[in-house]
Order: sequence, then structure tokens, then C-alpha cells
Amino acid sequence: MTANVKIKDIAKAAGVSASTVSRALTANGFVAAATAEKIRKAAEALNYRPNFQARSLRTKRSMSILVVVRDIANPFYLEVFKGVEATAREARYSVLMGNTEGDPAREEEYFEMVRDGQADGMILMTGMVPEGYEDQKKKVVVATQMIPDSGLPHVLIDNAKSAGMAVEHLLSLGHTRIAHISGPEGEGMSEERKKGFIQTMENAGMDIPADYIQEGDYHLGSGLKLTARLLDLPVPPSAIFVANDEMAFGVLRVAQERGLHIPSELSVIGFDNIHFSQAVFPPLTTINQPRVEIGKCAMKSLLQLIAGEQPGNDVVLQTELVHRATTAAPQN
Amino acid sequence: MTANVKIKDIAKAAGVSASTVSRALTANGFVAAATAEKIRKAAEALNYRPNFQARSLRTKRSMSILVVVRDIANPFYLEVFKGVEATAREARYSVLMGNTEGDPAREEEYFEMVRDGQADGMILMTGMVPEGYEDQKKKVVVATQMIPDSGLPHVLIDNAKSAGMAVEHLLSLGHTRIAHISGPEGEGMSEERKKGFIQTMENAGMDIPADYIQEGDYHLGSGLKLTARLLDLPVPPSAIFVANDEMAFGVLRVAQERGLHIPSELSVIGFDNIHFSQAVFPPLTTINQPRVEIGKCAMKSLLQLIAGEQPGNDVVLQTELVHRATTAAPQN
DNA sequence: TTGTAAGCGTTATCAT
DNA sequence: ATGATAACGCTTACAA
Repeated sequence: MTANVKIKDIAKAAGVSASTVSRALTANGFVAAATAEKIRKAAEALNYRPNFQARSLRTKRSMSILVVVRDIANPFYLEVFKGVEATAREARYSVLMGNTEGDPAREEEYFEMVRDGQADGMILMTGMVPEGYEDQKKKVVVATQMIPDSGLPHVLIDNAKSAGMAVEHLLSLGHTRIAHISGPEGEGMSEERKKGFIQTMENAGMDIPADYIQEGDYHLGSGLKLTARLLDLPVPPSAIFVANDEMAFGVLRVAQERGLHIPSELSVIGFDNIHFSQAVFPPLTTINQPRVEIGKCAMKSLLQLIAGEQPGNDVVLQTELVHRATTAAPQN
Repeated sequence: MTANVKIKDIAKAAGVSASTVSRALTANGFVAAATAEKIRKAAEALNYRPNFQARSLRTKRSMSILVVVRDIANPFYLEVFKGVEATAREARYSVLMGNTEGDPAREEEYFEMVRDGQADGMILMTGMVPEGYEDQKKKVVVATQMIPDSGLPHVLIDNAKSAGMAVEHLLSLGHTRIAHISGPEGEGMSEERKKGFIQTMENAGMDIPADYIQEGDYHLGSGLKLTARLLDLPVPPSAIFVANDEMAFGVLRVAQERGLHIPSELSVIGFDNIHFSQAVFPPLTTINQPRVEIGKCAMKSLLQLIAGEQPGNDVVLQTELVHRATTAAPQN
């Protein structure tokens, strides 16, 4: 074990006081250039490493933030993580992973971590927020999700508008029988996407048969099941707008299992542009959500909050249609 | 801001000394049941929350560990994270994310974090390890990867044997022209899988034409490219054993783009059983690697290390063949 | 510009 | 079984 060298040691070595060392090293107070240099050299020579906990205890900042998601194994969050991590790193923050498994009690635990100073703030992607914790909420930014009326700053995309883009695309291809597989009812993001679907259809004067909107849960299984239901309809759709890519994979699979050719016999468009949407066959046409960027922005906003600045307006990032191989003009 | 209540306050409230409170609350030393109860009540009443940094400063334990990967956006790690997180949580540890982007300097930074007490240990999944940091290495467990001669405890699967299982499967189906798309040369895991492929083929008396082993990089792009190369061979393979699922998706895509029917015209088997291997069409036959379990085991081992116990033997977990729809007897 | 000294909130040691 | 007291290593008034 290398004898842990502390500020005192380097003070002794440099022939100054501990406080001067502290000032020199944190570049905080005023210190003569010459002494600063001397101190830095001594620190280097002794291979000094500041003690994090001691510093935190004094400054009351943990220099770490929390990223809280509902299911850490959901690949959707990956690139958001990446963006958060990159920006956090630049600001010398560490990132703690929080996994709630949808359990409100666990969500509260994470708020307690910021209350107790274990984290300086948090990026929330669970889509929900507990009661209370008013003080902690000043250090929270919501990413990816919508939490209406929470008063929290959001970093996200315009889900309704983007869903509209997807539908427009299908419409422009000449589709008239367009169905939608949505996310869970009542969930903000899901509702927005559904709203975008409905409004765009209505604006175009299109009819939406009752059975053409099926409620899924963002997972493969529901994509599988609901596609079967849709294709079994007396008048099946010629195109499906799916609320996320994972369910869209399910559509692709079921359609192909039934021998339907994609895109000529069935067009499908997903949402999110997760990594694997280019890996499937045919490569999935989808809406790109700039997840790395969302992560970066969310972290930037959080840093501002931590610095005590007022929360800015919600940040809305742009999406774009990624036209790959699962959409085309309908055959009939 | 709730006035932060500290041990002193609850000591006053309970009419005892601070040290007694500390003992009672941490259940460390001896304290009369009655006083302990009284103290607990007072703490409850005052809504006491121990200060993490102060405790850490004293105990020299941060109660957080580091999970370090090469690319945080790689979905392979997700379920490992999940396992780590679950076990860490039970032991009241937090999990910090580390992302090296393959940069050795960044890898070192994470070792410095454990040296500097920011983390009590680390789970390493980058497949490499820096020079030095001998003390810190006592708090490291390698998961998922092989770092030969590192002397570090590993939690992983038997890659060679599992690759053998995959090849056996193809062999038992009657394939003779079996190719392999490997991972990067020199990388431990990749070499093991390739070794398993070669040995099993040789044991079965099968010939491996030179072109039948193509070196990939675990990513989709190389799967795409190398499949094309393989299929363009004068005598193309009837089956491909792919070193991971993502590249296998590439095989599926290219084969289908060329109008090859899977599995009748080409069998493919992947490795890892990532979530999306059941989402593609046809659902991918693959080798399941128990990643959640690996995460849990790795964290358990790390907890032992942190507790000062000697590192045990490497933990080798079992894999299994997941027979889905991309393998069948060869057509000719 | 630098030094002195007082904490930050715990826990560990040593008496009692 | 409990209490005083001294750290843990750092930052920050305040004084010089």
C-alpha cells in the first residue's frame, strides 16, 4: 500500500501551509504563480491524489449523478447513457446507475440518494415521479419521457409530430389502410405517438377502423401477438406504424412467418432507430430519435441545475425519418 | 431545506452520547436493547439520514463499485449490468458506470478511481488490464472476458467448449461445409471460440478450407461483409457458426437479401443469445450465455474480495444451445 | 498572498 | 454498556 500522501505532506514538502496547497490545487483562491508551481511540482513528485470523500464532506458535493431507468436491460437507453456519460465525464462527474424495475419504492430510494448527498442530481427516464421530494426535484431532469404537470425540465423529442412524420411517409407512399400498434395506454410518450397517428390520419381524411389501433407494451411479445391480430382482420392493413422498433421487429417476424413479402405486401415503420433496426431483414424504416444527443443535453441541463441556475425551457430535439427497406407503395 | 439532522441531534434527543448512537444505528458495538430502541425511535422521529461522505471518510469505504466496459452502448453488457446491479443493491452498494471506448488511458482512470477510494472495487469487462495498479487489482474481477495470465479472478463461460457445442449441433444436422466468422484476432474470448470451432471440426475429421474462417469484429458491418465473402466462394458453406449474435444478424440479412432460404439453404448459429436474437426472422439459433448470472456471480466475488477474502477459483458458468429457426439439415 | 484554525459528520479507541 | 475524545483529509473564513 502506497502510504497515502495528503495535503499536509505536500505542504511540508513545498514549505507552505495546507490551505495554500488546497488553494493552489483547486485553483480556487489567490496564490502566487511561483508558489503554485512549486506546490504542483511537489504534488506531482509525491504522487498526490486528493481524497474524494474528504472533499465531498467539506464541499457537500458528491460529483456523481444518477441515471434512473425502469429497466436497465432495455437497449433503448444505451445510447442515452452514452451521451450522459460523455458529458458527465467532461465535467468530471461520475454516473451512477439506477434501476427501478417499475417499483415506485425504488424510485423513491433514488430520490433519497440525492437528498442524502450521495448524488448531486438525477436524470430520470422512468416516466414517473414520486410525491414529495420537492427539494430534490430541483436537481432532476427528465429525459426521453414526458411527465406532464411535473414542472420538471424535459429533454425529449416531439413524439406526436414525429409519429406524424411516420404516418405522412406511409400516406405519401399511397397507403390508405394504416394501422397502429401503440405503447401502453396512459403512458405519456405512448399517448403522444398515438395522438400523432390519429391526427395525421384525420388531417388526411383517412378512416381509422376501431381495430386498427392495438395497444402494446413496447416489447417483442406484444408486437408478435398484435400483428397476428391485425393480419387476421377481415380487411387487414397494408401498412403498420409501430410505436417502437422492438415491437416492429415482431411485426416483421410474424409477417414473414406468414409468407408475406415486406415491403410489397406489408409496409412497416418503427420508432426510435435502435441499433438493431439496421440489423434485421429487411432493414427497418423508422424514426430516428437522437438518443446520444438527448443524453448529452440532459446532462448539460442537469449541470446547470446543479450549478444553481434556473431550469430552462424544455429542450426539444429533432427527429428524422430513416428510410430503409420495410416501406414501399402498397401492392393493391 | 430540512435542517439536516445529525448524530449529535439524535444523541441529544435520546439523552445519550454520539458514540452510542453510532453504535446503535450501525449495530456494530454493544448497546443495551433498551437504549438501542430509544435511539432508533429518536432517529425515526427526527427523520435521521446518515451522511454518506462523512461515513466514507471515516470507514474508507465508498460503498460503490465500478463496472467498466469498452463500449457502454453495446447491448451485450446490458444483462450483465442487471445482474451486477441486483447483487450490488442487496449488499447496499451503488454501481458506477465506466466507459473506456477502448482507450487504455481511460481504463487507467478507472483503476485510479479505486485507488483513490471513489470505488471499492471493479468489475472489468474490457478484456484488457493496465500495467501496475497491483493493489487495486486485488479488488478487481473480470467478467465475461478472458485476460490470460492476469492472475485476476474470472467469471465466465467455457467459450471453447460452448463453441464446440454449436459446431456439434451443425455436425449432427449433417453439415460438412461449415464456416466460421470469428471475433478479432488476439482477443481472448474470440480465440477461444475459434479454437472450439477448429478442434471440434478436427475431432470430427472435417476439413476446414482456409477461406472458411473469416475474422470479424463482433459488429454488424463485419457480419455483412464477411457473409458476402463466404457466399461468393466457389464452394460456399452450408452452415456458418458466428462468434456473436450481432454478426449473425448480418449473416441472416445478407443471405436473405440474396434470396437464400434460411435454414434450408444456409444454416446459421450465433453466440450469446442476446435479447434480439428472438426478434429477428427467422429467430436465431444460438448459444445462451447466462449474462445476468454472470453479473451476479461477478458481484458476489467482488464483494468477497472487498471483504478481504482471498480470490477463489475462476467461476465457469454453463451455457446451453438455444435451438430456434436458423439451423436445419443441409439441403444437399 | 499566505497562514491559522475551525469545522464537515462520522466512527474507533480508550477509558470508565 | 456508555461516554470523551481524537481522528479521517479536506476547504474556507478570518486574520495577518
